[in-house]
Amino acid sequence: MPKETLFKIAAEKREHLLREAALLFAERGFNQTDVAELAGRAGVAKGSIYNYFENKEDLYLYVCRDGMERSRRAVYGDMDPEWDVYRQVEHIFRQGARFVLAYPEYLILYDNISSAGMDRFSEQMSLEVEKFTADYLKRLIRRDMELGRVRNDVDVNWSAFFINSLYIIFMTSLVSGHFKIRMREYLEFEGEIDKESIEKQLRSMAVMIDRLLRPVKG
Amino acid sequence: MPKETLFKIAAEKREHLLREAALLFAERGFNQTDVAELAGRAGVAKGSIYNYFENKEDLYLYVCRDGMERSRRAVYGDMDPEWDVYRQVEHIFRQGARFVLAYPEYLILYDNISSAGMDRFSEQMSLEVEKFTADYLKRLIRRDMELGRVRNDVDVNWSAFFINSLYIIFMTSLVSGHFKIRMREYLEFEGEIDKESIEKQLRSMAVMIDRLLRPVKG
Amino acid sequence: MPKETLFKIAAEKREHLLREAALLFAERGFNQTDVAELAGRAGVAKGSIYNYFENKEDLYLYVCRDGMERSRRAVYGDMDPEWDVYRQVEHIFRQGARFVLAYPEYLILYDNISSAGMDRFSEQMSLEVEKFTADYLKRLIRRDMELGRVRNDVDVNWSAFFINSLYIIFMTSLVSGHFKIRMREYLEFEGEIDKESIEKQLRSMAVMIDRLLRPVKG
Amino acid sequence: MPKETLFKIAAEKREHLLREAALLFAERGFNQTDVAELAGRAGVAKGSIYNYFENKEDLYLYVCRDGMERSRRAVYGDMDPEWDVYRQVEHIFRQGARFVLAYPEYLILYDNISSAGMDRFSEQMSLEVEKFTADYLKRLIRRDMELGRVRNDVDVNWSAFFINSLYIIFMTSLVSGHFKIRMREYLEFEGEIDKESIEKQLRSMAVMIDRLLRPVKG
DNA sequence: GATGAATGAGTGTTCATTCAT
DNA sequence: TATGAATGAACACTCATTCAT
Repeated sequence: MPKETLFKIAAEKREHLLREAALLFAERGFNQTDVAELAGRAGVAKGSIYNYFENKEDLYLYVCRDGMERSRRAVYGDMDPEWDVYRQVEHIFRQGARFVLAYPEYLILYDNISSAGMDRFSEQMSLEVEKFTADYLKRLIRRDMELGRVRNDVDVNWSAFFINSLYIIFMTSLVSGHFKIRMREYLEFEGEIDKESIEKQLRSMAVMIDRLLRPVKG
Repeated sequence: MPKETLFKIAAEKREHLLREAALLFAERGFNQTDVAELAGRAGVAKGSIYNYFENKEDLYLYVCRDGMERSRRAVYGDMDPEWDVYRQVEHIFRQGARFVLAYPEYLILYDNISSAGMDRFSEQMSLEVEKFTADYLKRLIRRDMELGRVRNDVDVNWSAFFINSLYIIFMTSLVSGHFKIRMREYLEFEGEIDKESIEKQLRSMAVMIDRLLRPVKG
Repeated sequence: MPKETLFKIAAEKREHLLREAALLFAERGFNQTDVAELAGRAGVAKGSIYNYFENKEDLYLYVCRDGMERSRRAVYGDMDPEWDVYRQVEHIFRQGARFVLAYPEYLILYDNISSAGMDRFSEQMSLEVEKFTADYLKRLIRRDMELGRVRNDVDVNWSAFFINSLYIIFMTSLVSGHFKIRMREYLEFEGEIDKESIEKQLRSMAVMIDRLLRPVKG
Repeated sequence: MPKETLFKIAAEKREHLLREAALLFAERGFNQTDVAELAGRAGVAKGSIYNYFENKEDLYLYVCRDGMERSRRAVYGDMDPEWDVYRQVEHIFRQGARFVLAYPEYLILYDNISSAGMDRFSEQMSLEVEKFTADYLKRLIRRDMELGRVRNDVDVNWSAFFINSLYIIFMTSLVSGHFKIRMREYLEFEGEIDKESIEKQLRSMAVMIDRLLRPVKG
């Protein structure tokens, strides 16, 4: 937990620190990030970091949580709760892609919670990070199932899990070095992925979700 | 590249070293693994590690590649190439799950190639790791498309990508601290996942793959 | 180049560090000097050394340059530029001997620039170290040649070279283990050289320089 | 002291080892020379080095002594003992320069006995290395003094010391990185020293020695 | 006698954290 | 509250020497 001091400093200073921390942690990983270098980039004294946070781990957790919060705002911020699950999920994917391309560091931080030797972070963050989306998707599917927009023989939990899995793999493929190479190898293109390909993928995933949930006509 | 010395020592000694290295790297991650501790666990002198490998990075790469090789043998080892894509993919998932539960360290090492600050490893390994599966799946789908077992309006590349994505997410959910918590949260169970749940998931995924590829009767 | 921090600490602390470094480097040589031991002797933490200098090499270079500076001040500090070349050179030798007996470590550091495997130091320091004396001696000889105090058929450059060579050999004979043994063997005395012998040698060298430069009467 | 084994191996093998050792020790210095690398260059197994010598230090001492022996043979080998001191000294300088340009490694090894941290070598070698030349020069000067070729008011010991000092400084200026830079700075030439400059220097030194020893006519 | 794998003490450098100013 | 000098544990890698084959 950050110290009170963090909230007594100028908002821009805090923002700058959190941004630089996110960028550096995402670039290097937790262990390879040097607090001194971070302080330098953020334009604060090394000692000040320890006035704001208990230690490096506390800072890391706060930066991650802050990032998850930013991501959630970007993805769910202007969502219309009236939309059906298909439209809402499409919105989630589209906004997610937009956010992830603008701020890849936050998805990298998310991915990193699951990397080797990060179990102590996972124990503190995983549940709180996943709960929101899990609950949201499940409630949405259940609501639309009652409204007849979703076939009533699907497993709500598994469907939510499946949708979120697609989300994670797709978004990660946009930011992680390894997963970019992997996607290029599977989809046989070169260089950075373009808007059009992203669009095509979004449609493919929408099709899969449709096949999973959409009641069969007739 | 390992030094020649590695291949001159007793096979059991080499095997023991590689196993301990895989376990420790998977537990701690590359950077947090102490070469001295690794040597201790493997029952060799620290200096001997440097008789076998150029440096820690060289060792890590070799352990990863060795792990990918083991994984491949376990998953594709007793595959019958005559089987149709559905049966082969089911075999892959089932053998994969079995391997991953027995030797979770190798999947953790795979996952780790994509974590923050591991770009230099990714550049060296990602392509060679992904190529085999990508080629295999694409060839399989294409063959069965020609045989009329797969609908001919699907995108072969994307389908392979989709199947492998399911594989990764599912396997990772069996081993990663974070993804285990996530899966529990979505699927609402507690403790370690049991055989039955795994079975259920395998079936759910088979259904998705069926919906993706199977020609519609009529 | 030392870091700024070096110049922010207490002057006595810096002086103590530089002195101990000079003593230890002179005792052991660059490669055999352990940074940890040096830090211990200087009464600072090992890590602090790296707050002051980029690395061990940076420290070594600074200590050497600092030593050359001290030597120069001791030798040329209270020189009267009006004196003729004979008196100035005598002054240089006499002050040099005094300095070298009080602070042998700096001459040892100078000698060490030319030892095996020190080429990278030599490339950085040799010219800057030699230039001052070379210029000084040449200017002095040339001036006195114009004043008729030096015969006008001598080679100015070679004379300066010769005088400095005598200086180096003589001073080194006062401090280096090998050259002390050598001098004892040639001059047939035992134990440490005494004031009187030094005096005698200074006179012998003055005679050689006289024979080299002094215009022949007639 | 080398082990007997050294003298049981083929002469060319021994010669090759000693040559490579001289080259490598001269290039790197004693401490920075890796026994494994040396063995590799010499084409023998690392363990064999320890069949020939007690340890690295024993090897070093032997290589140095061997080098001094080679140097002595080259310089004094075809000397005519009837020549007067002027001719013999000129021969020494000329042959020395020739040897030093062909095999700079041996002079570098000699110079290195006097570098920092080499005292334990100096204690073992300095006297035996210097004694020969010191005795030779003194005997020669004394003989010629009796023959009236050398003025009888000079100090024999100091004269020998002076002549050998010139020798050391001049030869070292031909091989040491630092002393080459120093000589270039004093004598104002660029690049490697040429035959003609060497010749000129030899003459200058001969002049100094003449002025020191030659009886004044009239 | 030749070999080279095994050993482990040693060393330069890093970096999270503390604390006096 | 801000600063940055001080600290020392940690860690990758080296290398002289030994010894079983």
